[in-house]
Amino acid sequence: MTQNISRDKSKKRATILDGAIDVFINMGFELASMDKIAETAGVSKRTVYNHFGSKENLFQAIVDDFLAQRQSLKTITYNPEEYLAEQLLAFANAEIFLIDSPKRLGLSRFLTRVFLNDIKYARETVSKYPPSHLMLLNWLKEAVEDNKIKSDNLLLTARVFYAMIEGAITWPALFTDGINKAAVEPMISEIITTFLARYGNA
Amino acid sequence: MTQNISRDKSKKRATILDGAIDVFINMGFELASMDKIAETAGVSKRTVYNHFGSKENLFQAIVDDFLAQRQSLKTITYNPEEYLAEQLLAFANAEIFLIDSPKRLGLSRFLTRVFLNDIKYARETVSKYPPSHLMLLNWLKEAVEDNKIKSDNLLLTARVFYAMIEGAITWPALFTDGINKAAVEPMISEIITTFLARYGNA
DNA sequence: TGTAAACTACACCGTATAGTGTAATTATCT
DNA sequence: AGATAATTACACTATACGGTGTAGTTTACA
Repeated sequence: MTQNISRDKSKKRATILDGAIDVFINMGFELASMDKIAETAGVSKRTVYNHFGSKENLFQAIVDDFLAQRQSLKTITYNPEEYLAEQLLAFANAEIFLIDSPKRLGLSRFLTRVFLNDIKYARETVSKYPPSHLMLLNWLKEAVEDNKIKSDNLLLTARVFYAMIEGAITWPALFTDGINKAAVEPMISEIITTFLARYGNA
Repeated sequence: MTQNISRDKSKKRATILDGAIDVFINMGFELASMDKIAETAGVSKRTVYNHFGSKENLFQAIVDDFLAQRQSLKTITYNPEEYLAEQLLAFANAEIFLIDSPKRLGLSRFLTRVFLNDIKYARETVSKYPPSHLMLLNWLKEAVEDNKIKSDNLLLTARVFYAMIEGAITWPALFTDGINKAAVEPMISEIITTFLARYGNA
């Protein structure tokens, strides 16, 4: 009678994922060969296939891991004691965090590329996670009730805020060498000032 | 003595470019095969190579054409007689025009993908053309002199405006089915209101 | 230490692709 | 109509890649 003894595969799996991420980031999906991925991970190609079955599966595993991690953001809740500007800065910093390391930045670039390649896939994938504006929406609701923010269309207001953050910070970072914290500081400050000039209850 | 009579190649060239654009947009650079491009253009593969020499050259020709066309935007100049909101709307509409047809939208997506693939190439390519904020910068300068706009940092002010337009309109359009003019109208209006709430001289 | 799962090395297949060479055909200008 | 530039059809090369099969080696656990 043979027992079903199975060893821990999670370490090799992580090693493969790391190597694959590296290659995907630097070469893109199409030009990333499975041989190159195996070599970069320091693993035989056969092992890559034994773990993931196909290039598509390997890719999907990376995407799922990445988006799940992104989802686990620290929540920000309205605090009536704190300056609005301080709290809005926390929202901005949460966005910046997402592209603040070379790996996260690279993965963001890579995923953006893939999404632009297949809009339908992009929509389906993104829709599996709660919308990014949700947290700010809740925050705005409480701030309006507290008479600190004036807005008769919270969704529009939230979208204006994220438009500024993404248009001024996130997207430019993808096309340059990433975030220079000192350099973006005046821009963030200006964005928050602009936001409060429009929606702050003076 | 043979004369050097050469026929007009520009039409075939345009045909090839059209087909290539189509295939590049739908399959991306790597997966766009020269056979497929030739077939789509309704031209023999040999002719494609006779015209462009390589896939790289063909791609580069498309990029150059596209960016040169983009550059030939109608200029917008400051008009002291017209409402600021009206004039800012013209800037917004100029941005929207760039992604307003399926072909321009597709090319924008494709180019964005390529640029994300090679940041260095993106910088070099984009730097061959004058920065997109230049026109607004000149406009702002005159509006400040006319006491209609208040700003002690015109560049920052211009960047805030384009951050809102791009973050709320341009980028989202790339990930969806493009621009729905009626749907973006309230957002543009809100952006201009926000901009004037901060920088308008009440 | 024995044993089975996990891994490696490596050869191999089918297919796709960028690019070339060439002979025949078509279109254009005088 | 004649000359020739442009185009076509097509065969062909070299290479690369996703994926598989297998025999042997390493690793971890009882």
